[in-house]
Amino acid sequence: MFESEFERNLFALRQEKLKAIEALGQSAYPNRFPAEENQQADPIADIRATWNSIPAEQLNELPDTERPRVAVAGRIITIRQQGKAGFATLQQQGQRLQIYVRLDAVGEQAFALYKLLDLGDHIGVSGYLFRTRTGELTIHVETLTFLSKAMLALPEKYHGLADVEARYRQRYVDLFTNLDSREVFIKRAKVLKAVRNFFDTRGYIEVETPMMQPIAGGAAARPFTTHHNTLDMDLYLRIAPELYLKRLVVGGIDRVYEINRNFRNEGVSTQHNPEFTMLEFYQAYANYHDLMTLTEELIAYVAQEVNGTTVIEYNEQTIDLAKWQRLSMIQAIIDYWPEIANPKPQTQDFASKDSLFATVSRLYLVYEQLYQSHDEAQTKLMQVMAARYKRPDLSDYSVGSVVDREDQDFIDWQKHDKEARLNFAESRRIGGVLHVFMSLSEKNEQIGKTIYSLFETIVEPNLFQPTIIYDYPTAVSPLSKQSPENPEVVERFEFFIGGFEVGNAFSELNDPVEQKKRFEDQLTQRAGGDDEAHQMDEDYVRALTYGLPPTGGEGIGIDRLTMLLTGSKSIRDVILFPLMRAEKGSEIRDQRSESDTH
RNA sequence: GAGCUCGUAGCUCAGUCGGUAGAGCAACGCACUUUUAAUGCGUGGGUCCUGGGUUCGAUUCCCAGCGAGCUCACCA
Repeated sequence: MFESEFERNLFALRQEKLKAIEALGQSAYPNRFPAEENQQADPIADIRATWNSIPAEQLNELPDTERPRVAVAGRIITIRQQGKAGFATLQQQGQRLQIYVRLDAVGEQAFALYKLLDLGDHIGVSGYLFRTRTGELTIHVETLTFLSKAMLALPEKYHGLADVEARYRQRYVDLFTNLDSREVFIKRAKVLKAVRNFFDTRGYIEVETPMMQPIAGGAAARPFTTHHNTLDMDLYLRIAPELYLKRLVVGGIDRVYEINRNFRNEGVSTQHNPEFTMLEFYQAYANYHDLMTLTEELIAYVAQEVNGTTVIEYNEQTIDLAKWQRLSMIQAIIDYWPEIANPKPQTQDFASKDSLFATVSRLYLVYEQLYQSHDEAQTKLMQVMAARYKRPDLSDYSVGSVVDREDQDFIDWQKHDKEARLNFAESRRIGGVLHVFMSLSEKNEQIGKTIYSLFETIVEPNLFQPTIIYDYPTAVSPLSKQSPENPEVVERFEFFIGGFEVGNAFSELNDPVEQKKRFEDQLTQRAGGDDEAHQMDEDYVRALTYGLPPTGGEGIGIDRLTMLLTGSKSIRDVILFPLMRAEKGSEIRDQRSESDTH
């Protein structure tokens, strides 16, 4: 329980104070404030809303009988003793209000209690409002009620809790010391509320489908496995609700949505947490074009509800969530084709394997010229960069080693120079092209996969402004309906904001024969070692056989959307309790383990 | 999984070119009846993340481990 002697001593000291408080006739752990069950405490927010605008001369001149009397409960976050009087700041629901306690107003006993209070304690006060000499709205306390004691020391009052790890592990401390952090989660709640309101008013039904599934379907990801004892049955935590929601559309719930957790047994990063919140919705008789419009409306609406504006600042970029562009995947690759690899490819270059190979090779050659360690061009580039950024040592490095050299100097240097950062990103991207090239030439992959890799490499990191990318390759979309004009692409889009993917949508594949075939293809890939390929879901095929109407469906990452709307750079900042490694020395105890050590 | 960086008092952080450490806040004591990062005086508080190595001597240098952050990989 205690990290140190300091904490042990403090705890003992506070226990003594609790006893002293009880000796004053107060309960150490009372169960309500105010004690009278027919009365309610006043929220600080309400008090401020009413009195913030009333000036001191008006408020302080009121006769005693007309003074505004309030009862407030809260946590003490600052306290200033001053002999026979003192101040404290109470915090309640993220709002703060100062109280003023003086001996001649509260009496000996209450003042003795005031002197036993510590930072972090919860108290209740009643009294009247006034403004101090400096104009601060303050409660002139008449009665003081002890509510609960903080037995541990609070973080430093000025800086708050800054240690990132501690903020995640002890979110409760983060929340009451860092009000910015609290604000993020208030906004998250508003996001959920706005999303629900958006769909509810459009006639969608909210549902909850299984989190534990016998077959983990609906996405390509590795699942968590669990086991039901009585049925002696292995189950997976779901990686997506998709196949269940479409069963519901078969069942006649034409407009349906679900907001719930997905679980994917994969790495963690600033954009990934093993459990994350997904919105999925389906609309019968609609296709992906309908969903594009709906998506644009939804995102703008949520932003407006949460922030009061559709404009956000994210990673030093100004983004208007009401202004969208729509590009086909191939057009996006053409548009974002690196300048150094000009001329840009043409649409027909993506049509055949040979022409695609030639196109990627061309990019690769540029990459090679810039990136390979003994190349003249890259040495020259490094010299230019060294001169431009006043880092003579850079000329000693190859592009590759600079890219890998992420020392603090280099990181700072990038932070302060946008152009340098772009060059850095460019060399990274070009590096990625190598992998595209390799996959095309060595693994004899389908064209679609290469196009998709190319897109991810050169386009995706640049998609800061809201962008819908449509017409995905069939090869990477096992659950989407093919385009009637071109069987190589499916009626699918993803949308990107701030440089990452936020949502994914498509016209749902509803041909049971084709679906079965695609599952079988996936099984082949699974047998080939791809443990993220889909498993066969016979019942889902049976559901399709009963007839799924033409349907559009979409998934949106709520955490990522919240990141954008709160300016959070890490997904962990928008998840209350992100997954962390076990704390050292905190092996989990159960009934069978040894007795308490303290 | 890889690289880089970090781990010093409850908190926020200094520092030691190798000789077992400091500040502010918090805590404790005293003073103070309009302060607000209150103030003034005084006191206590440290396995310098853990384990090895080098050394007369390691918190500091080296190696390994643990934890974290960032970047990458993975993740359509």
